[in-house]
Amino acid sequence: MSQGLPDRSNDFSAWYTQIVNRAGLADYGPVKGTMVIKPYGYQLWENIREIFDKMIKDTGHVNAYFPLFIPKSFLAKEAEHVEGFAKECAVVTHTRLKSDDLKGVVVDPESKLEEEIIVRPTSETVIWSMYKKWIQSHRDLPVLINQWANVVRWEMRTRLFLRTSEFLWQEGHTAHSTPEEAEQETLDILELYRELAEDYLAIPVFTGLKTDSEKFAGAERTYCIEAMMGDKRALQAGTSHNLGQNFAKAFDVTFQTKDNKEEFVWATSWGISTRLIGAVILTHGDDKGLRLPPRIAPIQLVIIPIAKNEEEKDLKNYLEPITAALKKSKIRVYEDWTNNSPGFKFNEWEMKGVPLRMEVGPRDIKEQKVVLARRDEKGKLSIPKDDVIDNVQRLLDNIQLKLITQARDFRDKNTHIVKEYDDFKSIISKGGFVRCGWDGNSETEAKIKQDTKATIRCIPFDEDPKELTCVLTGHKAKHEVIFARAY
RNA sequence: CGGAGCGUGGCGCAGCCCGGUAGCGCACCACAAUGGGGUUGUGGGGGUCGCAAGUUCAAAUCUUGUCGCUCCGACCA
Repeated sequence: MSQGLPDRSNDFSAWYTQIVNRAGLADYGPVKGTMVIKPYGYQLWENIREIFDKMIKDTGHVNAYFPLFIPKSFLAKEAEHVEGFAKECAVVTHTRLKSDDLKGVVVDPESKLEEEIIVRPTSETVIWSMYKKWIQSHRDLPVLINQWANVVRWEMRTRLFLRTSEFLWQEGHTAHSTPEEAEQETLDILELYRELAEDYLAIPVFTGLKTDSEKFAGAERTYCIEAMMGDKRALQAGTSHNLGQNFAKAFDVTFQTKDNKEEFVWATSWGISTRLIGAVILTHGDDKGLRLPPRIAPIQLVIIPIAKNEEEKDLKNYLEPITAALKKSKIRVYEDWTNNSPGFKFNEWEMKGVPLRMEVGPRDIKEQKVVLARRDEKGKLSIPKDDVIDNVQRLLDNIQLKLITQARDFRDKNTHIVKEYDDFKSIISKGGFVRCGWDGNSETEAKIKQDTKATIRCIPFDEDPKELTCVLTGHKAKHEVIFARAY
């Protein structure tokens, strides 16, 4: 399409790769599958992080940091947990190199470790080894800790933001004295995730429970938020796990109750990652590039000055109070004085997804006006310069609202209620979500996955399976579920 | 690890079949003009054609080997 971007409706994945690159978000690092997050992409992450960090602090959580390295033996303590992560761990076996005449540098065999070290794929095990020391009494509970960190999962096939060997995330790890409290925590966090996705990222999500085959390795129950991307595939955007007493038992973490009994503590863990940035791109992007929701956009308003060399000084004077006022109103604003043509800049900033653009040139100075253009709509608006702040604020709010509305309409239009397996197959092959009955049998689930590549994204909270039959077997449905092909 | 394809300035590619001076677009540097939807002009820098061996007067091009990458399957926030 324009700017030589690949046609989005034809080759969604080529389009995605180009956008990530050309909008200046990220690139692959030298080690295969690793990601470099460039400044513009990182600012996006910082904005998301700041919003969620405030949410969890407001709900009584605190931040801490645990080590990157985990003794290999820790991973084996929880049976399902090893099972889930063993195949994708980076392992440290030696502690130094030495120079070699032929090969330059080699691993020094003398430095081999007694016990190998795992680079964390997730931190449950280190954290619970510490909780054992910290928790003795019900008075020590709950423990509500979050950490912002990187984790490593040695993925075979990677894609920027969606799946890389190393990624940034937050992981919360809480300990409670009752199962009810742990369950409540799990659900409360899921609600924060929903709020983050919908109210800030403008991504509508389904909330619900994962099936046993899709749940986190070591969890009793996994809840998730699931979103539909622009190509109608599903993306898991966040998960919240009720770990029951699994990790407490594995790491022998007990506490004394009020009536002096000893009990294992109840645990949760939950996480969202830089994958959310991928979700934003895949949800809101269009033929011209990225579209960023104003509430997380690193730049909310870009100003394009239009002036000949000799007019530059006048223009700077004209703009100075306007920009100052915008900054004072906490609007993230940037003046682009680079030496490109205006048309080039328009396209450039549209690609980068900036929600609002202001054009200012000699014409506007004469009329004491500015021109505003929305990223999500055609047309331009000429307004008096004294009305800039009001208009900018109003338009940003409006764009935020429009993005979520558009995304929700798209998702709803492509979510189908289905009874027959033939309909199921035809919809899945064209792309989209299917709501249908499921007999609760994991073999049924596996069969459908094999047939169609679709998986159960979640058992939605608002399910109503009473009248339903299983889409594959025709047996009485145990649950109403949402099926889709996923990233 | 199975199936397909690709390695030529920073990026994207042509040249290879039929051996003979390494080319194009973009990007980059300099100067000038231009500036309200990817703006021109002029000049300039940068590549032992993935690597190795072979055939030949001569190899980006032919032969053999080797290494690397991408895409599709099994794994996955």
